Amino acid sequence: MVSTRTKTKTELATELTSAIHRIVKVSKRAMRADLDRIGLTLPQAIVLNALASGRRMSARDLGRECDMLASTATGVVDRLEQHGLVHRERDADDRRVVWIDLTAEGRALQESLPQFGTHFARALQVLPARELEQMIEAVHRAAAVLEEEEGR
Amino acid sequence: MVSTRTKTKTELATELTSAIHRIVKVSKRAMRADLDRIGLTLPQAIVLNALASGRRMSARDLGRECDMLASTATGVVDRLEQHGLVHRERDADDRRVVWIDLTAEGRALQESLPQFGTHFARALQVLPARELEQMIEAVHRAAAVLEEEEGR
DNA sequence: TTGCTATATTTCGTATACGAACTATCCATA
DNA sequence: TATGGATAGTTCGTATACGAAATATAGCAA
Repeated sequence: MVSTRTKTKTELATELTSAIHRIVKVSKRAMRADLDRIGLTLPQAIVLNALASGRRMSARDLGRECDMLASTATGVVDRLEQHGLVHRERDADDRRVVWIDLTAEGRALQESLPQFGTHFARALQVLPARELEQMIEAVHRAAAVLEEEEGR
Repeated sequence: MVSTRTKTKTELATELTSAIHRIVKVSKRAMRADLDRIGLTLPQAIVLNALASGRRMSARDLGRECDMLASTATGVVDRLEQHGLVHRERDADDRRVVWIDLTAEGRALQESLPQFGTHFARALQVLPARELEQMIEAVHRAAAVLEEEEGR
C-alpha cells in the first residue's frame, strides 16, 4: 500500500476480493442491527420479503428467490411458522407441493420491516451513479466468468 | 432492465447489492469445488493459510485475521486439530493464552492448497486494471460509510 | 494478601447452510 | 393397470456463525 509502483492485476484482484469480503461482513452487521430489534434473523426477513409479493410460493420457489437450498428454506419457514408469521397449505391437486403464505401477523410485520438492504443501499448512494453502474457491470462480468469456469 | 430511462441511485444501489450477493455465492461455490477434493471446508482453508505465515497465533488473533469470532475460530481449530493439522500449546508465561501452530502435516497440506481465492482472483483478471481499482475504491468507500453509520 | 477488574479461551444455545437420503406423490408407458 | 423414473418437501449429519455465559488466569489496588 505504501509503494507507488503499479500493482499487478493479480494484486488488484486479490485486493478486491478482500474488499468484497469486508463489505459483505459490514453490511450483514448493519442489517442485523436493524433486525435484532424486531427479533428476526436476516434470512427470515429475506423470506418474509419474498413472500410479500403476494403470490404464494413453494419451498423450492423460496429457495430460488432467496438463493438458498430448499432444505434451508424449510428450516427458515419452520421457525417463521412457529412464530405464527407464515402458514403452510398442501396443494389440493398436486399433493407433493406445499404452499407458503404470510399470515396477517406476518404481513403486518413485513410491512413494518425497514426494507432489509435499504441501509446498505442507502450507504452506497454516496457513490456517484456512474461508479455504481461500473461496479454492477464489473461484478456481473466477474461472476459470469466464474460461472463459466465452473462448468468445465 | 428493459426500460431505457436513467436509473435512480437507489435502484443502482439495490442492483449492486444483489450483484455482490451473487458474486459472493458464486465465488464460494468455486472455492468449495477446489477444496472438496482435499476434504477441507473454506473456513478451515482460510485458517490454515493464516497460520502459514509462520508466526503462531492465538484464537483471538485468528479471529481478527480471518474475520470471525474467537468462538468460531475455536470450533474450526477443534476440527483441524482432530485431523492432526494444527497443534495447541498453552503459553508458559500467560496461562490464559493458547498458541495454535501448524503441524508438519498441516504445513504440507497448506502448501499443496490451491491458494484459496486464487480461482476468484484469476476470474477477476478479465477486467481492466483501471476498473478493478475503481471497484476497490468504491467498495471501501461504501464499507466506510456503513461502518460510520454503525457508530451512531 | 485479598479482592476487583480485565482478558483469553471455551462452552452453550440457536440459526443458518449444504448435500445426501428418505417419503410421498405424480406421471408416462409398457 | 402396474411400475419405474422424476419431483417436492422434509429429515439428517456436519460445519459454520454469532453472542452470552462460564472458566481460568493476570494484574492492579487497597
